[in-house]
Amino acid sequence: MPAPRRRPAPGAQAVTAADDLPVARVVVEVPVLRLDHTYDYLVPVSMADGVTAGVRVKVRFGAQDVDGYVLERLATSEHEGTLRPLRRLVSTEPVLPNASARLCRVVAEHYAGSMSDVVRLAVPPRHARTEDEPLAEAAVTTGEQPHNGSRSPMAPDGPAPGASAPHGSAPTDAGPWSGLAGGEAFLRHAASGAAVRGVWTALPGRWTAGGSVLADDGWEDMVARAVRVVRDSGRGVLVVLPDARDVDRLSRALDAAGLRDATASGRTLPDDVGRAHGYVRLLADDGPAQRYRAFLAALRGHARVVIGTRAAAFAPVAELGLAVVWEDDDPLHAEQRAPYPHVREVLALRSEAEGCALLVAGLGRSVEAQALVRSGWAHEIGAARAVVRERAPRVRALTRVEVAREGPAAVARIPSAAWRIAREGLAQGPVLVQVPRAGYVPVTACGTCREPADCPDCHGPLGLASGSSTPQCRWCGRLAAAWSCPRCHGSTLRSVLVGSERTAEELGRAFTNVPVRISGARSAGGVLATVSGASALVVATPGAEPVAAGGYAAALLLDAGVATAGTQLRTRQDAVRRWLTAASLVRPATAGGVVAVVGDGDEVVTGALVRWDPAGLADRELDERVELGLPPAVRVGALTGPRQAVMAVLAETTLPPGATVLGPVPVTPADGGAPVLGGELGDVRAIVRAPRGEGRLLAASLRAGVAGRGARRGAGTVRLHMDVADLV
DNA sequence: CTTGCACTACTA
DNA sequence: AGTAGTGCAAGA
Repeated sequence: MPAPRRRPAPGAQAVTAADDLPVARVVVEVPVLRLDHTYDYLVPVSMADGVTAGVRVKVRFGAQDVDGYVLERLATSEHEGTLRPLRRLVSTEPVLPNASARLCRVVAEHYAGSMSDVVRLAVPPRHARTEDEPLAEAAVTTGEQPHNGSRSPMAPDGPAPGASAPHGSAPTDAGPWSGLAGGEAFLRHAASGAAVRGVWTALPGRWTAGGSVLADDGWEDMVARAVRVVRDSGRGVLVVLPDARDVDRLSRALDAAGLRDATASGRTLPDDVGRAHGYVRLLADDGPAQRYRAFLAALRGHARVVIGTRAAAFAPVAELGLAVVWEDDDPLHAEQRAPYPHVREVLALRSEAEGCALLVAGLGRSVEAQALVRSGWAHEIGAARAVVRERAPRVRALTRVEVAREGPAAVARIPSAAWRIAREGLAQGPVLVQVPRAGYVPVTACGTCREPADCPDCHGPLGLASGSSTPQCRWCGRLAAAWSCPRCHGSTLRSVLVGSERTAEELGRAFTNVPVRISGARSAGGVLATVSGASALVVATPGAEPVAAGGYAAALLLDAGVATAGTQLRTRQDAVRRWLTAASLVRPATAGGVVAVVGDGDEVVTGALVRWDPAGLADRELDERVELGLPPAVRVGALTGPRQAVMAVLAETTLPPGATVLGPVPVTPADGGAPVLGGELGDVRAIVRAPRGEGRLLAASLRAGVAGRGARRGAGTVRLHMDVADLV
């Protein structure tokens, strides 16, 4: 093979390569799938010492300068042509160490994306000044205030963190974990460095009727305890939570457990203090400097515990012993940028790649977590039924049937039973009122019984284009002319549009002597983190429920019909998770805590809450998914782009055995309505699904199919999204 | 025989 | 993606 002709790059002067390991293997930041491999460059002598695995560099790629990361130094290259020199060493900080690079590669393969896309998610933008910042003086940090709103610190239990022997000699004090089936064993194995995997369903906090705390075993105390145990064994810990409020809540528990925020107040704790007591908070909504500072503190090992929101799933943690995802069902754990990785999957891959323990935790149970349990990949950790019953509030369903017994009063949106619960609760403390987010939920449902309508063929949701009377499946495009409801055999469909506002005003008028507080992203006061234990009505949208000191005396979950309506794959899980989040802030039944579900909600979801049995619901959902061939029982890939291009990819892709193609269907409504799913006008989407066992093969073949089709054909680009959450 | 721009090939 | 190199059509 003749060596390719190469012109001297303009302005390129000859450079002498380093004597030792003159070749750098580089992953370049180019967003093109077909260019997603490593490239070899020469290390100039001037950079001989600074170029190590993980550093950022600038390289000449084609006719442009691009950013890249060095993966390794080599003595020789397998590339046959001439190598070009590295252009610039951006920084000697190894921001993509080997373990991170391996994780990025594995995640890219899992999601059929490019490594460079994943690296972009994993490494925060550089903030040069932060790199040279000196560490804080030890004296400066002593007596520093822990996180705002911290409750009184619990008595320090066990040896001071890190003060004891570095490796595992401290006895494992599992604390409240001992009360859970499988809890103590999980922590013990995790602390001994085993790659155990657990799925844990947390209980609500323990409060008395008077609103005092009986024990520090709310979920944040439990997680803090797990952090302490594994950290005291000498290993690192990573906890990923949905949003900043949850991170704050865990921060307070960590502070109470004797740990310290290593980068609070814009300075990094000295190494010895940080290593022993420090944790680092990695939050997407922090500024670039603070984000990079926290990242560096983790990277440099100044703190061995990292907590944060979804990008933290990639954080470098040396000797990672335990990775935790809290509320893995929360949509915030799904990254919105290509290749759309999910925190739970990233941590699961990490558990396999780095051999660390994994804890998938939440108040509820995701279908995906249930699948991990069912397959035997993870162990179930949870309290006995008797304990659950003792800790959960009493849940009453005020459905239409229930309310009908009241007679004419049932016409009101809030039945008298709910008013009574609120009034009685207010005598004991704060009462939470959860209202579905303002706005409209478009749903196509049976005109008679309101059951959401789905495709007789593939069980996709049925859409009804305006002006058309024939429903069409939004997955496979089939016209369901002779649709009839599988439940009540009705044959009419209707678009359900429900509004949900006014509630706060209504309640405020009814209880004039009680303060009404409102918490919500769009409300004037924003989202409240906490409220006091004083009697008050607290109206909140899902996800914005403040924690009440001493727990709520009661909660009303309004408009259950709206909360559980929807055609999306996840609504039942979403609904029960939103309800559990609210209900878990209420005092236990034994302390008089009551939750009322108001309205005609899905009976399955309502039942799961009444019995406080999220695992049962997840198990049932999983059965259904298996039967219908939906994720996580199968793996799916969505191909979106111009029809011609999507068809070309499908034609040129060798799909694994057992794979089936649904669609393609237009991604924009036929009536010219607003484009959905970020698709361009006229784009189509095809879904390819394959049995879980063929998942790797499916990802690999789709990736090859999308990459192999050159841009040369000009039919447009096809976007690939594995395991889409919204199959709608 | 020039100039302008669409088309495509390539990136170490 | 982004760019340089190639080929063909209109202009002088």
